[in-house]
Amino acid sequence: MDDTQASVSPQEQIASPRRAPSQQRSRERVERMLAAASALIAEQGSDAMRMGEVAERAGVSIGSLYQFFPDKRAIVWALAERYTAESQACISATLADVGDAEGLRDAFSELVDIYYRLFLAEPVMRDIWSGTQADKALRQLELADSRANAEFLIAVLKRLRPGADPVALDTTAFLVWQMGEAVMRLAISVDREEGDRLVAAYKRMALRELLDE
Amino acid sequence: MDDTQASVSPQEQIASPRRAPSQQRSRERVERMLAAASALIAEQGSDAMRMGEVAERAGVSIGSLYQFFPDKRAIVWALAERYTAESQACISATLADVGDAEGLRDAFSELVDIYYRLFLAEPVMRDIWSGTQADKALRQLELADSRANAEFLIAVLKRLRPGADPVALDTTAFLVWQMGEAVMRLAISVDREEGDRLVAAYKRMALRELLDE
DNA sequence: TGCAAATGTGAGGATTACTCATATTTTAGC
DNA sequence: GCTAAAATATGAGTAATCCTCACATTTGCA
Repeated sequence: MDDTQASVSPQEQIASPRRAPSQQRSRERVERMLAAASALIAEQGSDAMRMGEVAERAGVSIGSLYQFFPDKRAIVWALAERYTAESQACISATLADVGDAEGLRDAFSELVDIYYRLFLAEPVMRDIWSGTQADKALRQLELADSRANAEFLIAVLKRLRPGADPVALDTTAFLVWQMGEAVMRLAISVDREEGDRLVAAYKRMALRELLDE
Repeated sequence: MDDTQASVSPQEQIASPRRAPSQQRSRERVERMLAAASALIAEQGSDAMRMGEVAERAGVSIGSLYQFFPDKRAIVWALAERYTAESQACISATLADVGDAEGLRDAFSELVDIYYRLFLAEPVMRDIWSGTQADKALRQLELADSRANAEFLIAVLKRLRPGADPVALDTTAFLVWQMGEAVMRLAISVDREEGDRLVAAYKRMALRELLDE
């Protein structure tokens, strides 16, 4: 109840579906709810999304919505999880078999491009990534995801530079990763031309940090 | 009735005080409102801040609050403006008379430290910086502020490297600056020890970019 | 078939940002 | 000092919206 800001109690976290849909019927309806939410977020943003409207578009009652999602955030988070799962698979695959500096350069460059395109194309992802920045609990969850993603990069670095200080590598890779996310958010907030320049500059900067150090 | 919005751009605007307090009495009351809001934000965050509570703490009626602030965001933004004005003065002063690379290194390092300490110490600033990330209009305003701040850094770079491509300098400095803000947000979201490491790593990375290129 | 569990419903409770008709105080012109 | 206009103050009321809950219906299964 009283979320005093500094401490993040594990208790008041984000809820997963209040109840897992076990029957075919409800599984389909939950899908419709998520699809409706996704469409509404794409149109107006998650903040303007109304629970009543989600229910209406999904063709279910407001009560059914709350049967499976404890609150509004849970819907947004459920959508976000799909993107993060997909992303994580992509990141893992791209970085998995990097064996040398040149390979890292290519893989990282490709990842940045993929992410940038994804951000430009997916309004839902943009919205979610902005929205989670404000909500403390969501931010913590997203931070955990980001850390998990950065781990793939850390693994590559440790492979390429076995002698280096592990803590320093951790810090560098996590920083580079987080800055990548920040650059994406920034790039889609400015006009396309400047966004492209910023992403390119980030790529150069990040690679210098990852390869040269 | 007095919509002084003759030049409203297509994007929705944040309102300044709905009406400027012209009398001594109201000026004092507006101060009390801002102080109350600041205290409440520090305690619970701006999201949990209730307009009724602000009014009560300030010892004014809810109607008086809305006499001077058109909506909740306006109060948050009024508080944010004080910080940004202060910050800008500090940034300008620190970077104004940088004449060589060594000077830039010292000045930049000092700025980062100042900002980091400020973020650690000022719950209101932390809250505002997180909160504005979600709100489109607030984010645009903050982006404008950030650009203005980055200009000081750009000016220094142009002084130190007269021959360089101005657009590239712009991009680099703006990127470095934005990443600094992102690092601050990140650093206060993790434990202190990791935050310190991340800020130090950022400082090293940023200086390398600003000096070596 | 019958019963318990799962699912579905939507009117209504609760909260809260914000309005507005009205009352009071201050300023300014004389 | 007097008075009208402007500025300021008030708080009950409005509207929007998240979410609950008591009850209805459907499904899985012994």
